[in-house]
Amino acid sequence: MMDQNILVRKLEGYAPLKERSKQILRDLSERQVSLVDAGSVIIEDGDKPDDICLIVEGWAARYKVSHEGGRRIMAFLLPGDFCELEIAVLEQMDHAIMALTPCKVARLDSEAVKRILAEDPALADALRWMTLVEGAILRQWVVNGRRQASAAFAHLLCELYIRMKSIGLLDGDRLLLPLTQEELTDALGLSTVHTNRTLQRLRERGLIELEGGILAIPDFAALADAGGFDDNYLHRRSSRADSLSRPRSGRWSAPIDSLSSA
Amino acid sequence: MMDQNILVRKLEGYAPLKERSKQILRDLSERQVSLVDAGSVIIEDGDKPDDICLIVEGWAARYKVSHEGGRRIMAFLLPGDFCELEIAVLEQMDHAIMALTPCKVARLDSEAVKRILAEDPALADALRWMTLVEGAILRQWVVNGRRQASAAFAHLLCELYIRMKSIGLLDGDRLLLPLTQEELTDALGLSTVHTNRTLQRLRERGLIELEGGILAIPDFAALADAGGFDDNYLHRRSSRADSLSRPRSGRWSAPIDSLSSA
DNA sequence: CGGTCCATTGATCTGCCTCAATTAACGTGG
DNA sequence: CCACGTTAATTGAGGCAGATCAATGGACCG
Repeated sequence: MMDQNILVRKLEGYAPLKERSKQILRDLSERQVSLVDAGSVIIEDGDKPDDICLIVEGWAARYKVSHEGGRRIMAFLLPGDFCELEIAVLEQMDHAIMALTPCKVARLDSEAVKRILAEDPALADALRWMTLVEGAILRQWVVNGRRQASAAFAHLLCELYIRMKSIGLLDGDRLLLPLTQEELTDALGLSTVHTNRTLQRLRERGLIELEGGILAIPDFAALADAGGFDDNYLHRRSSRADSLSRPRSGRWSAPIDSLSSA
Repeated sequence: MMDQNILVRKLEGYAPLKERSKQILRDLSERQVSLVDAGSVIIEDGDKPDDICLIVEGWAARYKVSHEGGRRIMAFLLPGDFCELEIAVLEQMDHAIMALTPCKVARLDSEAVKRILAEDPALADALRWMTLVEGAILRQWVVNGRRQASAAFAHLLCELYIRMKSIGLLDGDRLLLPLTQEELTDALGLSTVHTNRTLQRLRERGLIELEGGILAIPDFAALADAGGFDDNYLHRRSSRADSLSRPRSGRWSAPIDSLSSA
């Protein structure tokens, strides 16, 4: 059921695609793939990249170095996410993107993408959907910014769980969470100390298990409740069909070590 | 130099438009205009509006009612801003929009807009630019969320100042800021008490004057410095040309009471 | 004149930060 | 095989920014 190609998988979270559209996506995203080291900057702040970067494998983050000097993460990029789909319109990036793990990155020709958007309206809609969902996630982060640390943390984990789920990177109730507490700290806007303590409290409450980069969520409904999480803002096709309150167990396509090779 | 039509004015912040494009925008945005009371909800959370709302006059806000019950404002909409340009792609709104002042709202036919986007690439780019800038503002709000109250406050005022400036609604160093402290509170994620105290400190420091809904910024550079504000994320055409550190005095088209009739 | 909305102030409390160590895991070179 | 450096997680203690609770004052209005 799940396609091999990550971009196809991601976009089918919006609507089923015609075989022809899928083929276009495969052609587009499977050439020009490069490997990027963990910690290296994929796009610098102020740059104007020529082509469009797609994360094929691994985790990356949008961030800014704030006035006070700290790094502030504004978004996590998972496989299937674009770095800057529409950067062509702007003169320069207003933030940077860094690989948090080793990443496979595909560079798409921006002219080719433009052509496709004009020729395949269904695909154009699907890509627009991706952009809109990104905006929705951002709005949710704004809301999250001023919540209790534990709620914000729980919410973030719920978001990542659902996003990983919709690209088929869940293994039962577990997923690879290759983030250090410092990276979580920069995303949550806390101090490392408090991130650590909050994490421990979530653990003690039995809401999560996190060890060796593997996050398990034994009771998603409970975590969602703790984080005030409602997945409607992710605008998934299956939002209504799925009963989020009772996540099905069992394997979800890719096994947990699907990333470990990256 | 500044066009009468607010949408034209707004979009020319990206690039000059052909007369033909301007005419299209005028035709599109000057019919179907309605008046909305302050405090009334323009679009409900969960709705799927049929046509596209454009704020022609007045202030509005995107907000969510968070899990804890508080209203969280995620964006201020100024004249020339759309409520939901691309909502057609999604099934429903994931947040609501409320008029903060009496507003003039134009409803654009979404089919007509779609047609225009296909036919006038320059216009399509300009509209895409608007959407991208909105995303950039959102990212900046995420960054701002975890700053000292005074810095976040100063930054917000800088943002509003520049945005008002680029649609020609500045009067020298003054602008209409028709927000109650409670609304600022919901945008900054503080308590009303602390918003008030922070505001007072900004006043004492001589960074702003705010009275009767009129905000004056005697020394923009100083306020920008206090807020760690850099306008590059607003991606204005004139970003480089303007010397932000020394805002020119004198009238900027619309007089200060241009809104008072709304 | 009372009601409502908004700004303001005082006092107390707390979630989170900061500073400062300690421990564990891992790799690397001698 | 061990000493050492590095990076990440963890713990303790004290301090502060901002929350909360509770009033008060002013402006506007019917």
